[in-house]
Amino acid sequence: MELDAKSNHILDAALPVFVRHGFRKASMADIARAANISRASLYLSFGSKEELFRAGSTRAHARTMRQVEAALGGNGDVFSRIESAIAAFHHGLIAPFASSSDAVELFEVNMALAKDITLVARATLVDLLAQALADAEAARVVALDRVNSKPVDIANVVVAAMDGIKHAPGDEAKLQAAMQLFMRLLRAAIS
Amino acid sequence: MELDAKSNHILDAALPVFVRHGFRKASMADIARAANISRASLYLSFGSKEELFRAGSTRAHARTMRQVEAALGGNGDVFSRIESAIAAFHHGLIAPFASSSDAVELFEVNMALAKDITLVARATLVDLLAQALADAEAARVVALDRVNSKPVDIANVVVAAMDGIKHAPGDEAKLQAAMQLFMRLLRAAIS
DNA sequence: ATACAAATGGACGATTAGTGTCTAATCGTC
DNA sequence: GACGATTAGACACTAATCGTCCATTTGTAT
Repeated sequence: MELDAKSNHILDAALPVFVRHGFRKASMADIARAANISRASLYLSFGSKEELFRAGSTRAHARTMRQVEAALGGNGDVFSRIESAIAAFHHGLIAPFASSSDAVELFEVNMALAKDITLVARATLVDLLAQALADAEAARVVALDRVNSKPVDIANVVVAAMDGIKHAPGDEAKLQAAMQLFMRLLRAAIS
Repeated sequence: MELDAKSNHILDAALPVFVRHGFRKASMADIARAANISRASLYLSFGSKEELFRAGSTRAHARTMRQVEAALGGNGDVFSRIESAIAAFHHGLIAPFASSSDAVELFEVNMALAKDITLVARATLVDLLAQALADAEAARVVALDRVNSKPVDIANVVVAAMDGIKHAPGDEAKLQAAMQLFMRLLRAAIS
């Protein structure tokens, strides 16, 4: 699933159109105009509006998971690396749409058109977090037996917390603060 | 042309919908939803989308002209009062739409549906400015003969400058700075 | 409880906008 | 000029929106 330069250019242009108008009200004409190409040649790159959206979701997920892996492979202790990974996930797949007044529709459409990719990415995130925690446990950096759980359990809770926090009311700053508080709790619990 | 509470409520709700989607893509269903009423009862207040838009434009112009008159009747010298009046005009009738990506469409639709109101307001603005300048001249505060012109000429130039400056590229701050510079020029020229 | 007005959901035909497809014409590059 | 890429424009089809209508519900006053 590699994209040529033109397709990438189109997806770059399409994102803000979807963010502004939502899926239903974003027309192929709008997207073509934003990409400075004709509607005809838009259909040369993507066979349908749904295919285009799916390609955008796929690209965003691929990019984001690369960022997540980089964050987990970076410097710092397990907790700060996990925090960075969560931040990368949020920044790549949630924040861009949070500002949209059609965010709900966009997430629904995404689940309708790219459910597989979305769920795989979510599962991969959990796996990666679990792996990082398992490594830390092996290195005696964390003690998961203190909470009587396995790495994958903790990973699931972390992701679920991120999910819950993102749905809670409040602006971007409050959200980040809540996530950091959660990470401090985690650190205190299993360090 | 008095509006009841419900109509005012609807127009309040409709404005951000028009700003976000433009006229064409803003549906009556969108507006009804924003106003928390049914589409059916939206049509009880306004017979059509065009009538609703026109009512909104009319209300905005009426409110703004009241602000303009208040500014010209306020404290300070002629120049600062004129500056306030221009700012009120801009704040009431231009700034709310400047942020919209469909600003061009909205201004076009406004000229199609509420041209009369818009042109009368513009003419009234010129008249009010000319009146203020004439008063200042009578009080020997300004000397229009220095530029060999009549109050109405100056007023027209001020409004035209505002128009031109608003169409120039740059953000809100640059625009305000440009207008203030223009006012300093005027002050220097006819004080 | 009854009467009345206001508001609603739902359906309607008519109209418009959008989708996806196709072709002939144009553009840019070799 | 030849070539592939891109385009405008038209096409049939579908979906969305408009403006209208009415039966029903909701709220309020009596």
